[in-house]
Amino acid sequence: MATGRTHRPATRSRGIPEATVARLPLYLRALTALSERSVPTVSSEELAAAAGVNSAKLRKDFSYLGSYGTRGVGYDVEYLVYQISRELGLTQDWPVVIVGIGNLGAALANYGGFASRGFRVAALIDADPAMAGKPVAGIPVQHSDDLERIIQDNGVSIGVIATPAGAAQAVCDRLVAAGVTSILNFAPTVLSVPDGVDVRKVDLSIELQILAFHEQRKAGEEAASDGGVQAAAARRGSADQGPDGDVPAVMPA
Amino acid sequence: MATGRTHRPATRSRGIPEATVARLPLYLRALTALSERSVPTVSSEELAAAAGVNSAKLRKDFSYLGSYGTRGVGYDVEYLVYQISRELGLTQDWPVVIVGIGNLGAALANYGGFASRGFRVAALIDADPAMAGKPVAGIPVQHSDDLERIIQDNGVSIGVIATPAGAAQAVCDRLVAAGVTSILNFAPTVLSVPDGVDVRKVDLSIELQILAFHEQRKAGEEAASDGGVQAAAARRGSADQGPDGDVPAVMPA
DNA sequence: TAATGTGAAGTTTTTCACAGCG
DNA sequence: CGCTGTGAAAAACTTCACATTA
Repeated sequence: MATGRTHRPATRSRGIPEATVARLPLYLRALTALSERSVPTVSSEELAAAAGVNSAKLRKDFSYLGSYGTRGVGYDVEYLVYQISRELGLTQDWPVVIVGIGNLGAALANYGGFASRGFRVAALIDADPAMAGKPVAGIPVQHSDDLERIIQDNGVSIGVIATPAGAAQAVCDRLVAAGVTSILNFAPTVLSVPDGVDVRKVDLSIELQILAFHEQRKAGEEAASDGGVQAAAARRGSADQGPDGDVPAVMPA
Repeated sequence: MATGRTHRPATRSRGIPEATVARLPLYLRALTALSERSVPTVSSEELAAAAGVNSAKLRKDFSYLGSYGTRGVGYDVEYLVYQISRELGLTQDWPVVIVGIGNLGAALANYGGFASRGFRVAALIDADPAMAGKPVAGIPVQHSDDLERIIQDNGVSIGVIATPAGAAQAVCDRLVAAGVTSILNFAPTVLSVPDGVDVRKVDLSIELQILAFHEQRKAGEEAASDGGVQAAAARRGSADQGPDGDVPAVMPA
């Protein structure tokens, strides 16, 4: 499988860095919380703390969007909420379909944050005929035979795959063929898609494995000699809560 | 409640870059599939394709683990499965607790991939007394009053938070105080934890917003230069997961 | 010969530190 | 003065290209 990539060494000057895009939702959430508390302005320092990043990074991120702050004061919360929403494309409505209404699919359908900001669950789709018509989160499940029609009728461009791994690629192919160009994949599989289609994956198992790696490292540090791995878990009472500050603690080797 | 630091420890762990660690589970999954098909060896090119990355990156990643390949041949599948498993700390058993047994928590408890590799659901915990004793995925739910005891009795060091956002920080604090040092957070909140505690977050809403950003960009381009997306959707390409490639990006400023 | 392993080059992301503005 | 906005430096990550070796 030769991956015939056409990577142009693009010198993008007007594009927002991907790393920044990935943080905008974080800022937006923090800003929304401030907005709800009727906080009028916020400094980069405060907002950064609320979003869990450092302030230099936040300011740099915002600099890609434009100059929306006021020196000596900070950022206008409402204005920034609007600017980021617009940048993320959340000022419009995105109909979404969820395919695979098992435990996870149902959880996603019920997830409130879904609807809250620009996203609307347009349809729930499952391959099990027994599910058809059954309402989940107030939305009747439709059979996957009608997938293409559902996509087209609702003008869906974002699909969520919550099927078993074995079905994911086939579902993905049908979604893409029907016009979906962004996919959020919860199935533990690498999806193959044409250029121009975005795939993001959410994978519980991978996240746990990454945690396990770091966990193991901690254990190894604590019990340097013998193989008592569980000792680390049992030990460690209330963890060392260092004084605050944004200084990255560098562990000596 | 101002517990302490929140940032990811950029501390490189025993020389293996964080980005590499994040890909090891991907390789491991692809290798496991090969192993099940009794494939004895695999080249970096083949394995990279299966994992959805390019081969140079894969080889570089493996070079941090050691020299486990054979020039002119490739990698021994079984051996590599073992080495990566060991590196990730999956040769031992990790008891995990899930806190918050709503739709999502139940879905996680039922998730097969959980148990499959090193992770064992040691307990399910919920704040609702009505849930107590009720079995989910064959495991009786326990009340959160007993959280500390459960953590300690089971030597749990990894906790999964699937509670509503409002409860997440409090649950997190209790988990950490009880000895948990790694947290997988599904609640849409930034958790504050002491140094030495790892937090990874899985956030549906953020992923969707990132997709919306790219989707919006595609729409803008299509309008500017006719049906480019159609052509792209028609032909099958390679898996390009994560951030999208380079798009010319001509946004009216 | 075929494919690994890796210095070096290239790119992206983060951090620093301070000029400049309200 | 306080805080933003941003060049510049540093760090992290990716890709290239090829010497090396089974």
